[in-house]
Amino acid sequence: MADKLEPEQLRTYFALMESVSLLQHEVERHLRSEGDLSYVQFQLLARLAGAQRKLTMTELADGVVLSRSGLTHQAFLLGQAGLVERTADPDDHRSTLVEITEAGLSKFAAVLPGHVQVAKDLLFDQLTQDDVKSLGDMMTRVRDHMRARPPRSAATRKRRTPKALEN
Amino acid sequence: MADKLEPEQLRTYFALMESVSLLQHEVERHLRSEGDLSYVQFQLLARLAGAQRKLTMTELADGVVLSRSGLTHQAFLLGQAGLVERTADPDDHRSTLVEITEAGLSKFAAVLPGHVQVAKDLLFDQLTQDDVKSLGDMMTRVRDHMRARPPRSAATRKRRTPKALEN
DNA sequence: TATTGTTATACTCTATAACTATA
DNA sequence: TATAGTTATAGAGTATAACAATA
Repeated sequence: MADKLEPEQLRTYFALMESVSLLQHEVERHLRSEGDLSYVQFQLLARLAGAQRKLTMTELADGVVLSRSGLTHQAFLLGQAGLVERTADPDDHRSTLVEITEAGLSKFAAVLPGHVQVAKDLLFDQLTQDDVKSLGDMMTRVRDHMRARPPRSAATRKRRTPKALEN
Repeated sequence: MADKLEPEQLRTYFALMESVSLLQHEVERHLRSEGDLSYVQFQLLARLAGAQRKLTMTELADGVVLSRSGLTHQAFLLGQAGLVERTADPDDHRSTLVEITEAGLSKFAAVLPGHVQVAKDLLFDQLTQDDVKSLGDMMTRVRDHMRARPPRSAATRKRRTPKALEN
């Protein structure tokens, strides 16, 4: 459990990180020029568009791995642009609920095809259908594993003694 | 060539981006706390450690997809920390050659195991040996494809008419 | 007493444009 | 005239800590 990575793993790791880094740069360039959005902002819209309910600030912050204050800032910017709306939570008055607006959905729908085209040109054109399937399976597994840990918002709070570190 | 992504591709794309994003955050946290390095700085050291020769500033900037001025800044910081050294290129006096120092190599060697351990815990523990192999093959293919494009340093210069876009 | 979210603030990162020096 | 690199500068992004309101 504490040994080195095999050379094969090291090769894979660096290829993965480098590929995604390059892809991210291109995607960011596209989003900025096409929709005047940062990647984080796109991610926030994507999450809100996909969610079937309003999300709290903390949920949203954890979703994109951002500090709560960082999210406050981004939510302000998105609100200013008319893409999201923040309202008080009627059930828990401490919470703020975030909802994507019609304009936000339009914006998201407007940039998604081009975004997806970038991913297609850079990533999927190099992959077979089987590759895509197995890559999706792998990354879903990996993501779920990573998500099964204390979220970021818990770290900046006073840490309560975790019962089990790995659960 | 200009159609939509299949749902399977969309699922794969988001799982990939989210996984790597989570991984990057953890890796950055480790590097910062363990070695007082940013991820970019780690990447620079990794490139220099792996290169069998000194690299020019432009080569290094392209390698990590950073503007030339951005690299100047990072190279200054790394130089200040004694991890790299910049010297004039005797062959082309316009160029600056960057070399990793002994201290830089030590630092890199010091953080690599922990870095790799993070990758192991978050990524590789979820993958079979076959997964790793095929992920590596995919990402190598993807990276090489992405690298076969005009580098970032060319974009901020006056664009010369490219003879062949893909070469 | 713990949690949600915001504010104030400071810092890091990165890029654009202007500039110098060299080819 | 084009390229390598640096500088000056400005903008965006993020986090920490302190705070207010609510549970």
